[in-house]
Amino acid sequence: MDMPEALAIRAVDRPGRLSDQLVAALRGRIESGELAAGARLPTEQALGARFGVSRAVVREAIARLQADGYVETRQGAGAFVAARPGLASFRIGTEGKLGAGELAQIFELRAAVEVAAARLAAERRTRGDLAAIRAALERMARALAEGAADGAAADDAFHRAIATATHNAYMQRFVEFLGHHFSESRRPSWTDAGRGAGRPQAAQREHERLYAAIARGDAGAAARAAEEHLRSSAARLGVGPAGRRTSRGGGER
Amino acid sequence: MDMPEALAIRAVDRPGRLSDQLVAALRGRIESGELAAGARLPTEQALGARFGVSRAVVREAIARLQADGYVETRQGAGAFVAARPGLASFRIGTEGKLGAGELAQIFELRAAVEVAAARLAAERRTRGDLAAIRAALERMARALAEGAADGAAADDAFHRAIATATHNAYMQRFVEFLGHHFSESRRPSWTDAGRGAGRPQAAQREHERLYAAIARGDAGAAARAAEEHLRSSAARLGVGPAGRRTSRGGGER
DNA sequence: ATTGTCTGCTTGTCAGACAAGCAGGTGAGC
DNA sequence: GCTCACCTGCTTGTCTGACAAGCAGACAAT
Repeated sequence: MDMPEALAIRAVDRPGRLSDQLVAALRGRIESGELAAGARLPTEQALGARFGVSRAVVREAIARLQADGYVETRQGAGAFVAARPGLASFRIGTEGKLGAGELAQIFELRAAVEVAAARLAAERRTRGDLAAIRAALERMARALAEGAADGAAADDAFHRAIATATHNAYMQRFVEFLGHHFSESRRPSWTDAGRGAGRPQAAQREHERLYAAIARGDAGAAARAAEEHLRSSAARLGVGPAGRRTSRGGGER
Repeated sequence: MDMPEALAIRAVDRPGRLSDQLVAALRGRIESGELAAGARLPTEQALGARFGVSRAVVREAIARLQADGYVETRQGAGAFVAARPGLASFRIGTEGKLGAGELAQIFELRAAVEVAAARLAAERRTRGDLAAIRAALERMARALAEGAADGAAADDAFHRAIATATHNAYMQRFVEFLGHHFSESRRPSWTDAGRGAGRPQAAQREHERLYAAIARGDAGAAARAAEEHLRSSAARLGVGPAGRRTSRGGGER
């Protein structure tokens, strides 16, 4: 493994939980290939000595790496790097804030899922689903009119309601997951400056088109409306034209 | 919190790591709403006493829940249920094997992302990307001809190569993530029975159509080919038609 | 009423110990 | 010489006790 003493993490170097730093250090060594797949990690005692922490801290760090599928432990044998490290969970933004480039890529992923969700919602929505979507839409309109500050939350709720209407629990959870990591980025649209520029109003018009398509069960139109909304949102947030999606609206299917 | 002594987990009840069971128990109480968002968890000592385990086990469990965004801890104050529990990471199949219904839902999500990936790959692929995709395609053809057993791996590699060609790291990682959790489910196609039925051969033809569309930069055709391939794959695996899993086949669609 | 201090409690970390289980070596038996 | 059961050392899993760091409410002084 070869970890110089100089790289030892110490509480004085960076404030924060020691196990967090150890997790980052070990994950970095795995992702960089320094610790190859299948390789055996040093013993907990050795790791503790190497990084200057107690075995309890090492165990906590290894437990988290295990939960994310980076390592597998076998009692009596040791801890080993997984065959395909890190594929047990999907995360974004493990290291602090997201850069503009990363945001654009994540937005692209989000667009792919939400366009599909809009299509499925149009095909499967029940009356109850429609009512929930409509409620979120009206809540956002109210926030827009009254200048309430929870516009971002209402926006989130609208997208979540559509995801719920797909009746696909995993798609719903993934939309929530991505939306959660976007909530900070979407906040600027709801500042006074953003409202003055008419950003939320434009988003609201797009939301209404999307709702109408879902309400009348027009899957193609829903997909096109969702794609248009997400492209416009990306532009408003300045995360770039997420790829040259020349998107002739609704070519597929 | 109210946890009856009868629900205490004990090593004799279920083999396996104690912290795993405690994680499952606490996550269940959070997802069921028994532990509401913002609520404070019992102290580590209290949890240890309640479940009959030591504080070290409790700490390991809480550390993992914290990593997944279910709880947040503040030194000196306590551990609290997060405002939006579980949104720090996206996982599938936390509890043992996946049922057919779950598989169908995941396949739907996978289709949404891979269709978008095919479109982006057609627009952005470099010569190197194309060569990698072609190599995976030929490797799978070889596995098909020679009856090699690693057909599933070659299949995976093909889809991964397309994801790489999107030049979107998150989309690539998500495709890998979903593919990983599907690798067991895809294995049946490569049994002798599956091969006799011509399943991999059909998949290979669809792969070649998809490759051709990406090679000539036809985004629309690539999307259509990917969608067709995924729909056929779902049918071959018996997880589709992904949608309307409600027993009685409603008329719509 | 406000402010500063204090005290108890909780999490974070450390240290030592034992149980459970694995892996390679050892030696008996053939 | 080969096989196989056993044994010994090592590693992870768990327990116990202790102290440091930090929070929150109580309390006292102004």
